[in-house]
Amino acid sequence: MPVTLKDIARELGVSVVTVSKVLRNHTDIGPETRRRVLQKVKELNYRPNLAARALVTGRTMTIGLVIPDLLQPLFAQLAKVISRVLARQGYGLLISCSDDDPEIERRELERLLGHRVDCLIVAPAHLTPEMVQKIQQENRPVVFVERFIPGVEADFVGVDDIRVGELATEHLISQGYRRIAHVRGPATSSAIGRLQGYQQCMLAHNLRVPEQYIAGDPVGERNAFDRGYKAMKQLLELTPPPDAVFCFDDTAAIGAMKAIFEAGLRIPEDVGLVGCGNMPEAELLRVPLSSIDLASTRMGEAAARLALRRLVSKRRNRPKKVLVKPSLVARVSSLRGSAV
Amino acid sequence: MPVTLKDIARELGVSVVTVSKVLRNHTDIGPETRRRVLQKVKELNYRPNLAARALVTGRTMTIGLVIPDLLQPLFAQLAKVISRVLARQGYGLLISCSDDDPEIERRELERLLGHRVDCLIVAPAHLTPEMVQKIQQENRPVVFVERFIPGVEADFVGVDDIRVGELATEHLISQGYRRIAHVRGPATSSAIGRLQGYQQCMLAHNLRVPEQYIAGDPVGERNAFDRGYKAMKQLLELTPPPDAVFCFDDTAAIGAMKAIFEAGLRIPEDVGLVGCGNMPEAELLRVPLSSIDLASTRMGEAAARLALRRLVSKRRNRPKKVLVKPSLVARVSSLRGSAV
DNA sequence: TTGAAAGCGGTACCAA
DNA sequence: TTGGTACCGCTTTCAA
Repeated sequence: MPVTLKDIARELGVSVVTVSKVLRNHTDIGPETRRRVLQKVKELNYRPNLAARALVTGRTMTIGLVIPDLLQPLFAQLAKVISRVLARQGYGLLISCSDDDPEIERRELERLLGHRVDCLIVAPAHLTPEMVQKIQQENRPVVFVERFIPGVEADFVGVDDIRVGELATEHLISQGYRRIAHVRGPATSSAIGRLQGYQQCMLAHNLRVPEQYIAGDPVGERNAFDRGYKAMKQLLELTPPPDAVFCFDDTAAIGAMKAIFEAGLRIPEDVGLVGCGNMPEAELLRVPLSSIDLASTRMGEAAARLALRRLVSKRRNRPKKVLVKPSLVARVSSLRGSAV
Repeated sequence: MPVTLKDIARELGVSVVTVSKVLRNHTDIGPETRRRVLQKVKELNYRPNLAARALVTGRTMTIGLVIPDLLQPLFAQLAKVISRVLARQGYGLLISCSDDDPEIERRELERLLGHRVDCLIVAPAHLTPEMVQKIQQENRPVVFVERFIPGVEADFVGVDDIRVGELATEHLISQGYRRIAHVRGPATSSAIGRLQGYQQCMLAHNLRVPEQYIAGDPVGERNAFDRGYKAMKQLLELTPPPDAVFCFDDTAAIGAMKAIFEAGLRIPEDVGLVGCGNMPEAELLRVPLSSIDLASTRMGEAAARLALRRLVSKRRNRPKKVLVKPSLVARVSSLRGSAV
């Protein structure tokens, strides 16, 4: 059984309160007492029972993170960074995956609330505003990361997704591509933003976007690779087919890559390709994949700091939005010079 | 503020004890009372305060997981599976990364113990037997996953690493390769096992293993990609250079791949390559990478179940070892037929 | 079948 | 400067 305050107090012949105060750096303790307590604490390797403390203070020193999928490098990186930043402040991170399933997401949030997490960081799949409000009313701040739910008053850290779409499209245009298609992502704010950026950029350059050039089932197909593969297959059957594609994420782009090769076409000569997320393996693919880097490290750090800020200041500050800046990483898949 | 037992009791005009009993399915409650309580619980959306419960029962319903790095697909997958299995039983998973750094690992374990996790699942970097014993003496079971610390009495779930080494080496030999080298991993049980499997297999086939054919700095180089890259560069300078390489993990293999291409050599014609871990991207590389699949899903499930088993049965059962079976996934990087 | 009382390991408040 | 007391939300025990 772990050592308790009482054990230390007994061994030292002082009261529990005295020991407790020493541990929380209260000033009203004599130097000699303090010294003896600290020594005994070290000697017995005492660790405060956070569960007990939580009962009094109302703070469990635990934060919940709900993401779609730990296997996606973007979310793994977010989880890693958030965990690290929080650990430095003594917070633990409870992680769970929603698989982008509304029902699982709801259940996991409930579970985390049962654990009395002090705060929730969520990349929401299909949260309703009511659900979020219920959580906030229970006095648990919610921080959205990577995506947000429109119409919900909550902190948000993400990338400027419209800029993401613009960067990718602008780049393809600069490389001489004109018939540029988009493989869209799921029905999330980030996917919608990237689509918008793409559309705006095309419009600004007076380039047409045929309806079918916006491909990919935002609802049915869960698997990003398959979504990219199927969407690309359809795109290649159009007349004229696109000469370049911007994909919502790298995994979809890799699926698209497969479809392009299967059609006997070359990248980047016949079809230019840009993904999103800049996953570590992008560089090492059969054709190194151009991608938009989402600055996931800074995103994670900002999310963790926003969460901590909510926990420190009691006052209900207005929701804060943080947008990190995406950047283009051009590789072979989209570089054919400016020739047509 | 969240709803408490007291709130429910007050609204219903019954005692706190009665409500508590209903929630834990005690039999000594009248059906009518039970019905009313359950209804009110649902109505107010009551969730038991696990921190308060933990204080009484000594169980926080929280389990700690310490892995080297969430960015490695193997560990991300383990974390995901473990989290899912535990969630089904109502447990939360506190995840933290050690970066394979002994100091960080120790600190994170301490932190998790402060959170009073009911059990620890660890892929140990450099834990000492003393450290583990201390944890076990505090009545927290420890389950090792993917690696173990020799001489420590604790549950372990991993892959049969000797078999991993054999599978890879055997396969390369069957493809006609003879001068087979190994890029070793860090100083962990899994890396040592794979090395042994490789050596045994070479010996069994009467193939020489020159000392320099075992490459890769097990201590200095933290980054697997760089380790693979540098090791391969050195290997290619030997006379004769190896005609095939088995790498500790896929990331190292990808680093090796880069070095091979930079040297102007072809895969698999000039150099055969087998990695380990079978990461999702292995198939999509410039040359699809042969790899040993580590059955990480089954590994994670087994680890979670072992942890749960320790929590259920109070009795100190003997440590249990579970080895999952690895399997070869042959792709282009090692297939040159049986010709020499 | 129900509930009063004690206590889990801490913290807050106030008196000594 | 120190410590007694009450209490956080819940479970356990035992008496009514």
